[in-house]
Amino acid sequence: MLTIMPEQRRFSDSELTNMIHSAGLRPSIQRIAVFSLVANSRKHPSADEIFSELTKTYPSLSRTTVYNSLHALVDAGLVRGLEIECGNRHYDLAPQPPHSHFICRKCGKIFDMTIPSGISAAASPGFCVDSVDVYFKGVCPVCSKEV
Amino acid sequence: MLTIMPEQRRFSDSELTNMIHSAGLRPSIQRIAVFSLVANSRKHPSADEIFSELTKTYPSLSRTTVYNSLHALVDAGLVRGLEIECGNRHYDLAPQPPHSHFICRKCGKIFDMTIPSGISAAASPGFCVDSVDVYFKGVCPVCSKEV
DNA sequence: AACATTCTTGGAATTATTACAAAGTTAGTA
DNA sequence: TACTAACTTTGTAATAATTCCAAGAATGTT
Repeated sequence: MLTIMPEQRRFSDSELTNMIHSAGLRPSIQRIAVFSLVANSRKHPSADEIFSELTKTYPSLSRTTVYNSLHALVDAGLVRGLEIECGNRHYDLAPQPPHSHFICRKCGKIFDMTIPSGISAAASPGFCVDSVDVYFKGVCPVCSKEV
Repeated sequence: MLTIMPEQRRFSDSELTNMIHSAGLRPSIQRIAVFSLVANSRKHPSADEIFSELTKTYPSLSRTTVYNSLHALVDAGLVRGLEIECGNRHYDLAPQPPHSHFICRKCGKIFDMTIPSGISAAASPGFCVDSVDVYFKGVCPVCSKEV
């Protein structure tokens, strides 16, 4: 049965800072801000959404910095890219229990969902599996109600 | 257990033509060529790969025509877009038994794999699921052997 | 054959992303 | 504190995939 994942707790800036530092990266203002948005907004934001949101607070922020930060965080294993919407990569906190994603084709919102059992454990003959992504597409409960 | 799907049979041009026609589309030379490449090459080609391949045979073919054809075929339910590699959509024959996809991060090849049973059937409270995509990433048997 | 519809074509426009080089910042060391 | 090296940010330019658009070509129907 596919259900919504329980909401994750928020991460304080000092926690995020520690995570970035432990990963061997400098916890710059920009990186913390980007990481915080990915980790604490449950929105699975795209690079552009992150940029738009953060320029409100940091007007001098460069788009390239957002991309740089995301790449660094992904390489460090702290953030994960979602390829659910081709040509518009979204980002999610990586250190989380396994879960799948549901994208609503009406409102575009992405939900964290449970992951069907039997998927992640699957071994394979000769294949070395690094990651598994499960994407559901359809209409979310809110949009289903609309006429 | 995750294994490679058995190879699908090839489709003749007249079969493809019928499928396109039944879908209410005109079976133009270009559409048949695009559809044939998606259905019969087991390569899960991207729009650019389709364009490169087909311009050998049809030098006047336009890139836009490839995109138009793919959109028409997707809308008709004959072809499915794979979002396995963000920013580079691949295409697969749609009328096939449910299966997942494995992409090798070394050679980029995409394999059709079995899909754990019970996934697509998964109902959900308030969510209306239209499609499920399962993407595995890792290293394929051939690339695993290389030093 | 005339006409309406559908399809193809090429070029321009958009959008997401990457490349690059210069300027700024930080950590470590003397 | 001053110095140095490594790392980061920034802005601009370049790519790459895709979409938009308008004109011409092909098709099906009467």
